[in-house]
Amino acid sequence: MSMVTHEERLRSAGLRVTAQRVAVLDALARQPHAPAEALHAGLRERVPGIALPTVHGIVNDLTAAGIVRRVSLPDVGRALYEIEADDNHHHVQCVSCGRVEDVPCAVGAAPCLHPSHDHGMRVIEASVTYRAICQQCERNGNV
Amino acid sequence: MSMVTHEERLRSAGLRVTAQRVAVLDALARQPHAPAEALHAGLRERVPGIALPTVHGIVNDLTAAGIVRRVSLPDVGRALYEIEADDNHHHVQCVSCGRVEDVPCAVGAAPCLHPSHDHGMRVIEASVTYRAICQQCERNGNV
DNA sequence: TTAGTTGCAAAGGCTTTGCACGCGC
DNA sequence: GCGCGTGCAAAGCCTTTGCAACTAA
Repeated sequence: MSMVTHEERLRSAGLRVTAQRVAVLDALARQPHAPAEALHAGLRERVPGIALPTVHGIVNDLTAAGIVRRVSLPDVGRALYEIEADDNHHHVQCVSCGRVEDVPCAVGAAPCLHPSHDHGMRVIEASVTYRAICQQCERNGNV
Repeated sequence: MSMVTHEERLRSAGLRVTAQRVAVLDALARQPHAPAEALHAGLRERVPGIALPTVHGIVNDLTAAGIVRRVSLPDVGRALYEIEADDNHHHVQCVSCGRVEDVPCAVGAAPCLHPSHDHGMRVIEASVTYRAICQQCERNGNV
């Protein structure tokens, strides 16, 4: 998959390489669409002393550096994070269990929709969220 | 515009008609994409005693009843509300000043994208957020 | 009358702030 | 050694909860 190590990503963004930042990136690679709390939990083995506010600080720095993307979905009251991938993908979200999966853009690398009325704004990117029911929830009758 | 009064909307949803609910709907008609706090501020003249938690309760009830839609946008740390319109529109958001405008769906009334990989989920709806720079911000050099 | 609503204080959940200490470069 | 990063307590912001008082039907 990734030819580029976490360390290289950090260096080329001008950020110092610390155990905490590398561990956050590792956790993100393992669990995409994770909230800060889940990353924190997945980290505590590797970096025992780390505190939740530190994880928030790190994901903020990484987001500002363009290494990480913050995803905010309807009815999810907290930010989810994923490693920035440059593949213009979007998200499907089960309205029942909340599971989130990636959806490659239907058209290509460019934003896959063109607004018919852009109110004079110059569009930078489009993000699409599909709200859906996953098979398990449908089978279990969780509508 | 609206042939249907707020009162009628409430009644047909099986909700009691109260001054507070009508005032919230009025405020929403005046200011679309407003957070609960702004609705509360816009209401205090008309319904002096109303408290912010009450506004939250009302928009929640109206959202559950399908009269109001909750909109959650990237980098907006709180929910915005608008009157449910059944016109399948989406949103453009200026990344600089935060202004939000409606965007009619580019393709039609149906969700305008078909996920190439739906992970076995049955898609209910698609919501699209365009991130953009508005003319004012671009002129003022607020990139 | 009475079940649905409201007022509002208090609590809850996520995130940011602040500053002393620590460590990458 | 210099500064950027981290640890973590405390604060901040938005939203929900809980319950007594109220009111639409």
